[in-house]
Amino acid sequence: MHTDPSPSRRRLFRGSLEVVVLALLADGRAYGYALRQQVEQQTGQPLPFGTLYPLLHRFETQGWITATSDTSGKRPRKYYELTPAGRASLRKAAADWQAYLARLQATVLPAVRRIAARG
Amino acid sequence: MHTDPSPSRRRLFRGSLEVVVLALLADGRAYGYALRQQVEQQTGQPLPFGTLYPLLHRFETQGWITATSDTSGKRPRKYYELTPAGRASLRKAAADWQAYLARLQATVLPAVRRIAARG
DNA sequence: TCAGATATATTTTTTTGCGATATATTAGGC
DNA sequence: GCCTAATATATCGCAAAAAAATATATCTGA
Repeated sequence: MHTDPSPSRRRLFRGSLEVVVLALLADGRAYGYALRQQVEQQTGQPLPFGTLYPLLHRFETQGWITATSDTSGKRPRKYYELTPAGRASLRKAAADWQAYLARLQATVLPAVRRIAARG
Repeated sequence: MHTDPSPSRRRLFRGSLEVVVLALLADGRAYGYALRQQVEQQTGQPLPFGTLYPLLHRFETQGWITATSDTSGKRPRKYYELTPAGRASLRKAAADWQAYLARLQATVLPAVRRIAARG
């Protein structure tokens, strides 16, 4: 499903992971396993649990999400949910992200156009 | 000049650094010290030499750039220049980058809009 | 009944980022 | 003529981060 990613793609992915996870949680609460699948689907990059769970725990420590165990279903699940502080962080992170990207477009796009002309 | 960046901004920066450096070299040859200043100016993020030089050496090993020592000037400099392979890499990296960003916009932007309405 | 998918972690290993450090030349202020 | 700040290139080693490996258990379908 996932072509083994180059180190640079991997870094690109890692650089956007926070924002992606927060954005997915803006849809409503979600549990780790499902979250992983969504991230992989939307980014096309593999997300190891050894990366996801520490990230979620860090978000929890920062007060951006809360975790609630749900054992009522067929299988025990731990739902993560954005707090108001988490929503604020998402807004801020996304704004930062947009601003940074806009800034880089100005460097990268002209350079690519410049070399596109010749071989 | 640079506000000490948060870990997430730092990761974002690292994820784009390869493309940024290649793009700057598309302007023509450049030496490390000047390159660093340009990157910092264009990204607003600090770029330690301990990060830049290993990166340049890796590009060299990969055959993306060539290094030429120039001692004719007032001060010895080592100029780095894109090879044809390096130009190809830049094209590819930039295309990848654009595609990945476009993909993420579809996840992140609606999420931000969704939470923007309420507090 | 047995394999594969679902589900949540932690532990250990590997990789990486970058702070600290080393070295030397030049420009400018006093 | 002396000292500081800036210019210039680089490496080393540690701390932090990422991911592979491992542990555990339940559920589903062939």
